[in-house]
Amino acid sequence: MTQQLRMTKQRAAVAGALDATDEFRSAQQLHELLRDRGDAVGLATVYRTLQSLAAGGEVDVLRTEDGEALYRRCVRDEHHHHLVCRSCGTAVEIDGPTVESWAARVAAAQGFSDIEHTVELWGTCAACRAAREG
Amino acid sequence: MTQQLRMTKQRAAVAGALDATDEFRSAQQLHELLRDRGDAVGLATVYRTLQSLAAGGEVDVLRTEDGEALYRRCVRDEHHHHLVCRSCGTAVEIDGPTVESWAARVAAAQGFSDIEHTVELWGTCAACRAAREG
DNA sequence: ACGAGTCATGAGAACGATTCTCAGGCTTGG
DNA sequence: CCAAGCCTGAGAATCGTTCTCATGACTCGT
Repeated sequence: MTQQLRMTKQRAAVAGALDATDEFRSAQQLHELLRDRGDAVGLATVYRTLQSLAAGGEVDVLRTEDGEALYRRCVRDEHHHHLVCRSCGTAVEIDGPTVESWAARVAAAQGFSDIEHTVELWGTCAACRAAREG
Repeated sequence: MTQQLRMTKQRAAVAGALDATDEFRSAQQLHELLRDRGDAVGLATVYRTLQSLAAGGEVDVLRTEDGEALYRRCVRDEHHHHLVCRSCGTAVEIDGPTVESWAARVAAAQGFSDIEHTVELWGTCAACRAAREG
């Protein structure tokens, strides 16, 4: 069912870069990171890989306030949300308080179907705050 | 304090277009809509106007799954969330169940500050569903 | 190991949304 | 009515992301 994906060194490199951090990273950041690391991978490939990983639920994706996509390999498989640092991307996986049932209920009441929800918290982590305030 | 904004016919047109609908609309959609209506306004101006309206809290903004910005003039002034139709943009304003306090609590527990949250529900409205299923 | 058939890669072009530039137009305070 | 300055609009410029296509790398059957 799951289409066969060849394991190439590029895919391994991207996956490795993701595994190496807890922070949400953009495709371009990962691209640079891999280049600096010596495992240069084409930008297009980074995008493609992230896309397939996301499609397979292997990585979580979210959008910055200005629309940029950020990726992160999460520990949990089950659905969850995040508390993300706006400046460094550090993220903590959190539970949404009964968001699911609430979402379903509200949606049904309005006649909507195929419901999905987005719940993310953005903030400044302690480290970044300290760095900023000096 | 709030810098003086001149009331020009373009600004009025954009605001008017927003007032005329309940649906979330992209800058480009509004631009076309105004052109068709006869109140042609430059695309750049539409973007600028939406930007200032959003900054002033006069309109709500949210991002499509693929990063496009959608705008809507909401009825409520207080903070609220939305149940939005993926295909037509129709939206219903809804209350988030104690999201605020939950967000603050979780954030504090993790040492984060300057918290903001994003809570949106996406679905297919009854009309669009009917149209799709025939 | 050899070759065919495929999927993957990468450089650069193409895209779509949004922002910037700048010369000329409109508003507003006085 | 005038001056000073915000506004506007067309087009160029950005930026993130996707597409194109020639070339490279896997896999499998033999």
